[in-house]
Amino acid sequence: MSEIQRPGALYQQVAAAIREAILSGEFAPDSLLPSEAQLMARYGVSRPTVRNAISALRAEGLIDVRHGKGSFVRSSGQPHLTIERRVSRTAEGKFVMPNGDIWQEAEEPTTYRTHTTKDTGRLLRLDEEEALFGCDRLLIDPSSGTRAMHRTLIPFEVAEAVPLLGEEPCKPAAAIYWVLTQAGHQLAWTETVRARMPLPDERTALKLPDATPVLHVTRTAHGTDDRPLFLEELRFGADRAELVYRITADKQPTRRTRT
Amino acid sequence: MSEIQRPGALYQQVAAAIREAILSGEFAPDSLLPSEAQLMARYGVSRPTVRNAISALRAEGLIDVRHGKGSFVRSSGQPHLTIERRVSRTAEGKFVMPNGDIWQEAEEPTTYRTHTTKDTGRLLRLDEEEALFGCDRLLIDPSSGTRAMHRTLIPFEVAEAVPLLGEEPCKPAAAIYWVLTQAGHQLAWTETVRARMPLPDERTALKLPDATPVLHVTRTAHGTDDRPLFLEELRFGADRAELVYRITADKQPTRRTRT
DNA sequence: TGACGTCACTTGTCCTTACGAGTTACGACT
DNA sequence: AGTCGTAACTCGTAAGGACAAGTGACGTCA
Repeated sequence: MSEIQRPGALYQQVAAAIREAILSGEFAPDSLLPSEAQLMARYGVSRPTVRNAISALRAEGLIDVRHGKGSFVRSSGQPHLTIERRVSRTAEGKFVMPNGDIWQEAEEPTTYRTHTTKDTGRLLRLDEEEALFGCDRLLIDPSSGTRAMHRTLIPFEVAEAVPLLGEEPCKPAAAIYWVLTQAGHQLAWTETVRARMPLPDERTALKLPDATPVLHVTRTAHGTDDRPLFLEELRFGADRAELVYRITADKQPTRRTRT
Repeated sequence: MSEIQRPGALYQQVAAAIREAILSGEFAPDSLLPSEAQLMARYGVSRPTVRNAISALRAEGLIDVRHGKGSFVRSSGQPHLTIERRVSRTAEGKFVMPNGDIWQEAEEPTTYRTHTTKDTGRLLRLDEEEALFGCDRLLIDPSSGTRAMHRTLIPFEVAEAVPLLGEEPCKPAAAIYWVLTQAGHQLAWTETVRARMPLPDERTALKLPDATPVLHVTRTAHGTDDRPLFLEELRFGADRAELVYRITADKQPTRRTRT
């Protein structure tokens, strides 16, 4: 029966009241919220209004609703999995990835041929409609249950110029780095990080809950002449994992070419 | 009048039909979608059903709805602003940030004192409830209109141990790096990247559209003994900006302490 | 005891109706 | 010609009703 009439629309007042109750600790994380019927009585509003308020809190990622059970306060736990983006080399010069061993393949990799899009073309510094080898993987970290979509793209011209690369875009990235090094390239990498809401296929493939963005990391490997040779993409739900980078200071403030 | 009856709920079928029409190009980016009344007629459903479908597409970030005007296909343009996360030093050893000059302060910085939370405590490797100096800024990049929330946190014990640091958490990060270097520290940085849906205050402060996640970057500066000295946070809408990192290979695969 | 059906609870879907509020264009009045 | 009001469109909010579907507990029956 707590009366409400502060700002804006009714359902926003209800949403604000519930939000405060959650943040103030009246409703603990993982606990069950009052049912829609109870909220109707508590705030003296109709069911559509209550559902509208709940839907707003859902979009904020504050609560999870389960059909037949009720609404639960989402436990705002930090991501469990830490993905370190680093490239290391052993004494023999082989490449080692910090997270190379945690992932398992959930299904068979898919290889295919495509063309550069506006997006990948920009990052590879190629025109549109350039031919590419591609390989898609669906990865799982069994210990945390985190799922991720992985993709590698190799331009035709690079694959042709580098002997061992062949038509095998599904090799692990470390192996591809090695082959490129053997071909005389000294590698450096550029990584671009973006976040957005998942597309429907990503929502299902990654088993994402409501209001969960995807982190989209794109790494390009540059060769000796600073030209991009190879593109690697990783997409995963931002609720499960976070990215970590180690940075050291550049000696001189180099100016890179503008993208 | 296009009949629909494939999968699941009616409103999902309607949403899927509109989604396809958008992705197939029938509705171009920035163009006006049919009004709710027209969609009701087109699919033979009631207004709540149409609105439910539209609300789903809105949550996916596919469309923008403007009161009194209609629904518009969101132009899926890539982020305009590229934020390079790098630390460079001039010949004299001063620190230079790649994006140090693009930001302007939208309002007066706020200084305050707080304590470590579970989150910042973990990153600074301090217990909870340790005292901190803090400074919050609201930044704007005038050329792109991008807004960002910036925060610096300095533990009391660090501020006391380093003479010039004083109670001035609002100095630019580069200046703080410099003071720490003068105090004998050799700095390295760790950056953590996360994404999540904005809180209500972030939505308004950053002027975020619907279904726009925030990218949340946290940088800690480590001193000579590898202990975190200083924390810097940047939050911004993922629709406007992207992060870029430059990576070079480590010589030996160093094992860092676990967080 | 075990299996299963029922019931009472939950949220999900869908409809109808009504009015409020922002936007735009047109036309009448000054 | 310029101003302003109104009308007709848009989406936003709120209420009511009805039934479907998932969940869990309880009780009955074999």
